[in-house]
Amino acid sequence: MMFSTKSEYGVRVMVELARRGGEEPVPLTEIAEHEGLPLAYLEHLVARLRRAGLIDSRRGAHGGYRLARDASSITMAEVVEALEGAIAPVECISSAPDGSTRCARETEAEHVCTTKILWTRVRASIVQTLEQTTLAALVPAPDLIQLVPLPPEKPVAA
Amino acid sequence: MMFSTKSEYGVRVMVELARRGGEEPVPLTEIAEHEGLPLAYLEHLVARLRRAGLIDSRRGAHGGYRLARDASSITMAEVVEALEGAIAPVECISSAPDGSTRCARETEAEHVCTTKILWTRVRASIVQTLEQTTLAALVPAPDLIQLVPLPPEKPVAA
DNA sequence: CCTATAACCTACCTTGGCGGTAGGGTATCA
DNA sequence: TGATACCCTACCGCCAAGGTAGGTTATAGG
Repeated sequence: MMFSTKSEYGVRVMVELARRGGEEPVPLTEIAEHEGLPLAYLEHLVARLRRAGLIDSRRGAHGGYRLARDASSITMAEVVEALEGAIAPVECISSAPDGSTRCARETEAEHVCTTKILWTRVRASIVQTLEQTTLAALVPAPDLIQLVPLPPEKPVAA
Repeated sequence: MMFSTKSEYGVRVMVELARRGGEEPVPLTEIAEHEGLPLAYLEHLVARLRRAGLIDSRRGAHGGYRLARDASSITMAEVVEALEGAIAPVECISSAPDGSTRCARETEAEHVCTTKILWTRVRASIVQTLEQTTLAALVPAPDLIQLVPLPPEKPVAA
C-alpha cells in the first residue's frame, strides 16, 4: 500500500462528517460505530485533522466534530497531507519549501539523478488528483443518506 | 513514502542497464558499486525483474544482466509492479482479474464504499503516469537511445 | 453542584515488513 | 580447474504502523 490506513480511515471520517454536514457536532463514537473502526485510534487521526484546521470540535456532552469549512472547498490533498504528512512517492524525493522537487541523492551539483524525472512525474499526478477531488465529490447523493437511519434524537429514560 | 526502496533501487538498476544497453551483460557488482548500493540486496530486486521477464541473465564469468527488451518498450509500470507487486494506493483497493477495481470493505452489495471513488482515481493517475514513462525516457545519454527508433512518447503535461 | 458525555493528551505495546546479511549452490568462462 | 558471477534459501535488527490504555479537561442537562 502507498497510503496507510490513516488516510483510509481519516477520509472516511471526513466523508461521514460531510454527510451529516450541519451545525451540530457529531461525536466520534457514532462514526466509529458506523464505520466499524476503533474509536481510540480514530481519535489520533481526528487530532491531526483538527490541528490542520479541517475540522473543529466541541467538548463535553453533545460535543463532537464538524467540518471547519464547506465540503466543496476541502480537497483530498489537504486531508491526506494532514494525515500522512508530506506526499512523497519515494523517500529520496521531497518537495522543497520553494515548491521545487528535491532529490536526496543529488548531493553534488555534478551528479544528476536520472530517476528524479520519474518520481517527480508520479508525485505530480498524485497531488493533482488529490487536489482535484473535493470532499463534496465523495458524499453520496441525498437519497442514499436517507437509507441510513439517523441516531435516536432522545433516548427514553429507563 | 509510498514506494519502497525496492522501486527506487530497482529503477536505478534498470536505468544503468539501459545506459550501457548493449549485447554484453553487465555484472551486478559494477552497478552496485556505481550506485553505491549493497550488492546482496540488489540481487533480490534483480531476481524479481528477471522473473518478470524484464531482464535476462548470463551466469558465470563475463556474465551479468541485460535488458530483455528494448528500453523504449519497457514502461515504469512494468518495472514498479515487478518490484513492488500490484499497485494499490490503499490496502482496501485492489484490481480484480477482470481489470475492475475492487474494494475490500464492500462486502455487502448494499453498502457502497464512497471513498472508493477517490482511491480509484489516485490509482489510475499513478498507473497512467508509470505507463507513460518508458525506461528510455530516463536514460541520460541520447546517443545510446538512437540505436533504436524513438519511443512514441507522449510528453507529460506539467 | 453533580453526573454523564466526549474531546483531548501521553504513554505504551505488538506485529509485520523493510532493508540488509550470510552462506551456500550452480553455470560459464579462460 | 579456478575464477567469476548468477542464483537460492534462510535469517536478522529495526522501526513505524496500528492499536490500547488511562488519564485530564471541558460542556450540557437535571
